[in-house]
Amino acid sequence: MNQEQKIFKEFLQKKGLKLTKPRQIILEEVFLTHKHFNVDQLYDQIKIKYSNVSRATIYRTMPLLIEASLIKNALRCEAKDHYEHIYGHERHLHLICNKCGTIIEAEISDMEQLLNQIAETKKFHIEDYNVGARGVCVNCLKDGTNSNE
Amino acid sequence: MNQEQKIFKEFLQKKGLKLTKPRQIILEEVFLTHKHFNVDQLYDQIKIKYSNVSRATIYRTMPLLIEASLIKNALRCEAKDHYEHIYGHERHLHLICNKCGTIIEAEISDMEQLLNQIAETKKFHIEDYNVGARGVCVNCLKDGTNSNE
DNA sequence: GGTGATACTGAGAATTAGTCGCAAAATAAA
DNA sequence: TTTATTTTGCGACTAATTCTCAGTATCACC
Repeated sequence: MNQEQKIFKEFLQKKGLKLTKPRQIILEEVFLTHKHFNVDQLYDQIKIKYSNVSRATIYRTMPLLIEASLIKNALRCEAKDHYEHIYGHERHLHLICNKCGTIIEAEISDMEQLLNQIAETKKFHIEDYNVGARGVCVNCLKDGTNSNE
Repeated sequence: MNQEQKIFKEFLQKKGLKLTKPRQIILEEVFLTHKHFNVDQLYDQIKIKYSNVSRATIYRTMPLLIEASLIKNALRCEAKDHYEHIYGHERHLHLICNKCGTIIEAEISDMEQLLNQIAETKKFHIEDYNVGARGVCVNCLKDGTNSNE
């Protein structure tokens, strides 16, 4: 059992919940890819490999993974929530291209200190944060064509 | 006619559109409050004061106001998009309390330079950005009670 | 290995923010 | 006023997410 599984199992046990097969499958699949994902993509991936885990179960598992600090709700794109794992990963910034929809990730580096400084002035305790920017990516800047529309 | 109206009217004219009464009402109401809002709240406010502007019209007007750089889609809370006006306002950071749902605004100060530096390394051109943090606000930190649940 | 209490699941119904189509109404120019 | 065009409100629609519920798995305890 790997680290994520341990963490998740402990978390569940503390809440009197169980690490069932569907939950294991979801967890495994979530940590298999290193990019953000939405429930639909996850559902499709799982459907290919394993028998079936219903969408409802996936939707129900996301908040658990979030509460266990394994993943976070990172951004919203095309009217869908997108998640990404936190565990074992640096936080990063999302640059979303308004033309082609590409999502570029960039390091956040000093952002965190800055945010904490700001929060301190409001006596706010930050647990999680998101930084997202929208604009135009290199490709779209270059050729001016909209690869999307 | 105030500045916002001028800007909006010019913007609309450039696109061959008109500053109609519903659009005026929406614009006015949007700039009346200095906090973020969602379509529902806007709809309710308008319904109290004026006869009626349909939800559809409000939904249709938001993208126009955004394109005119008068407002922006600032954050998502309780599964709803929230907007805020940009015109005449500094950009700011949103601190959303996970316990009571309060949204605190804070100055962003040096954030913008930092973001642009980062974007540059990816040759990305930023048009808009959002910074949001979640955590616990002073009040909830203090008394430990959930003023929300 | 049964048994009972409880948690979990899948399927599909329900909900809800947001969009769309359309016929009627407003607009603005001629 | 006429005409061409844009808008509007209404209600139907879409799609993501949540909920319900009846059946199933799990696990502690016998």
